Amino acid sequence: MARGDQRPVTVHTIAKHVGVSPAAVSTVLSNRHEERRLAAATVEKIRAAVRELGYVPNIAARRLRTHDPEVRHIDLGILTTFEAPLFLVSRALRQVQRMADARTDPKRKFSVSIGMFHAGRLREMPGLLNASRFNGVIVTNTLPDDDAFLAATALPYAVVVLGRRIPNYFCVLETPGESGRRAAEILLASHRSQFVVLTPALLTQSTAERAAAFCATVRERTGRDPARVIASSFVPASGAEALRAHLAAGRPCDALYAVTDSLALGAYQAIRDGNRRIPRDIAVVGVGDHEHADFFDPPLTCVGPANDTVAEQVATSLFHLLSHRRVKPVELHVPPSVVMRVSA
Amino acid sequence: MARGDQRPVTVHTIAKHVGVSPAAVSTVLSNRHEERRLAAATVEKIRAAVRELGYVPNIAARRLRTHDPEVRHIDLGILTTFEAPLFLVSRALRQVQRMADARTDPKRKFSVSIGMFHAGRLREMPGLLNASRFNGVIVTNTLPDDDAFLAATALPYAVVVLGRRIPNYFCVLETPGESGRRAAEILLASHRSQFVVLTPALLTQSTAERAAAFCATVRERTGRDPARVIASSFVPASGAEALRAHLAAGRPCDALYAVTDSLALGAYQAIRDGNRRIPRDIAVVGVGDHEHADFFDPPLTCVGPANDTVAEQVATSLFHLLSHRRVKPVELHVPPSVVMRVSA
DNA sequence: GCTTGAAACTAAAACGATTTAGCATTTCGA
DNA sequence: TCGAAATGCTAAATCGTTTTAGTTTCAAGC
Repeated sequence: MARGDQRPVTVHTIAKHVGVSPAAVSTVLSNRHEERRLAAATVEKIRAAVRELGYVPNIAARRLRTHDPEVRHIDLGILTTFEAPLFLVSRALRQVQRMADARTDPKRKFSVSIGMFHAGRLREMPGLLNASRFNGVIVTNTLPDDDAFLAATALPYAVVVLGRRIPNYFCVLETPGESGRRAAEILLASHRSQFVVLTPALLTQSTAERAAAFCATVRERTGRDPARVIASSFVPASGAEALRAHLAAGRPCDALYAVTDSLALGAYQAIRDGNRRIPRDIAVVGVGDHEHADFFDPPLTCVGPANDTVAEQVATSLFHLLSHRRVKPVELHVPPSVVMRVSA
Repeated sequence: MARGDQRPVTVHTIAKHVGVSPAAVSTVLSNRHEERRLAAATVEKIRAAVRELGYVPNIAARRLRTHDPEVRHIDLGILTTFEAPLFLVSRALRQVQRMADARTDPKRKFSVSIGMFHAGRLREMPGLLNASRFNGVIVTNTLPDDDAFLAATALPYAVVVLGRRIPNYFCVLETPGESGRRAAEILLASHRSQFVVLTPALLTQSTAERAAAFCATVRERTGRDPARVIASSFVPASGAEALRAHLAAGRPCDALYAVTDSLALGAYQAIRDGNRRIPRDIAVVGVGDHEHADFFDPPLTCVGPANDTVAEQVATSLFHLLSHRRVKPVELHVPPSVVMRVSA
């Protein structure tokens, strides 16, 4: 063996190794050897070589060769991080799919997929820079590093950024500051005085803005800043832990704003564990990014991006960019929707 | 215009239309016209033609041409339906990614993506049959139609089926019947007598098996079949509605098995609305397919696939198939894990 | 008048697979 | 013994794009 640093093995490599033509190898690989009458012995030799050399087909070549030249194939991607919860993209995904279905015809097919990158390492995503993976993408859940990378790069295809503001990109995001302000107003309206904002340690643009606007509004109306409780991550357990510590230390809290619903879910647990009642002892406002906010006990009052509207905007923008290339970058603001349930 | 049923436009089409070579078009498309000194007027003409003809680049060709021949690119996919909740695949996804990362080196890159198909229409997924999209896939959340399609087809690449049993495929699934039996045992152990099983109208293989095994066990021990409550879909709201109707009709229930956690979440709401307490009045057992079963109130007792184990098995199998092609199909059973929380 | 250089392009190869048409042999039937 | 049919393979084109290595034209410099 010892074929250390060769180039990857192709059908040619195998053909040479066995002493046949690439055509024969291809025939065997696609299990067509019966109808094309290859000798059983040859088939076996080729199969053995394929296994021995560890052949992996080149998808791009295969796709280029086998596609029907009459139909255009358009690849759409939703790019998110491994670290972010997947449901955050599901609305956008479904909306893109719906619009793609509406535009599908015998000469035009779409595939919509979710591409994943490690948070902060968008730049390493294969094929992003040379436009060799997608005809258009929606990028979301980026970290500041990724934002910086995008800002410094002009991607030569359709890109819509979801939930962030990045210069020279088509961006769709909630109206800046609006969520935090409305959340504060709801809690202020129920005559609370001990305000707390629960955030993850690592803030994205939206979560940072929510927290900032909330604090600004509370300060403006009460003269005092809310207490800030910081969860180590964005999962419920860390939210629970952080708030539990806050309450256990005897620090006051009768109005809580959680900048994501996962954290709110954790907060619910901490509040129950501390024998307080929602909303009697502590009013809670969340964001509405969780599919099941309605099934929280009590149902969670939310101020947050109108997800359906955002999804629609983002998908519409993507298809718009796809058809009219080189349109001016636009920043679309979607005002938050307020769903008053029981928790505040 | 009126170029109705032509073939899709390529760089050649544009080149001919403008009266330049494909090379010039390509140069403009990749924004390299400055360094390659194309005349500004030509650039503009090409740009205009690109827009006018509605050019869409062929991703496969671009990728084939631009990839570094020294590195092998391996495309892995997790195939699920638009209809199924995305979080069902997140564990498998993360595990595949982890193993891919471990196998990544300068000559070997992976991309892991989620491919979506419409439930029951897996056969229509572009590139599935001719192996021109993925080097290996994990297929999950299939409906019977999809299963039939798979059973009738020999896909010429690495395929692992998650949560189903399909002849001639590498399948990973929970030990058949085990979940339902254990769930029944838990409820029987707390001396209940009015058993109810909550299922969606459209049963998948696993949900059907859970329900069947649950009923069989209850019948065997009590001589009576559990009542069957059927939700119109798998979302919490439909579970709530179905159980609410059951309770409102005055029909008995002191032990509930919900075959998915989404339905359990809905059931919780119906039970609260009916002024019953969990587990005092009604004991509930769920499946553990929801990320937040621990944050239900009260926390949900679950019997279900040990998701981490399943994810590990499924990812390991995929990479195994990828390296040793043509291994015998195997059916891997993962025994359910039981997490006793508060609800039963 | 001849070289040099810049400007503005093009021809052709290459990426890796699949498939069509066809070329040698061998076998078989009459 | 000859032609036809079957057997077992290969050559070469092709998919659409990018890039390298030119080529041609014109202006400037000597």
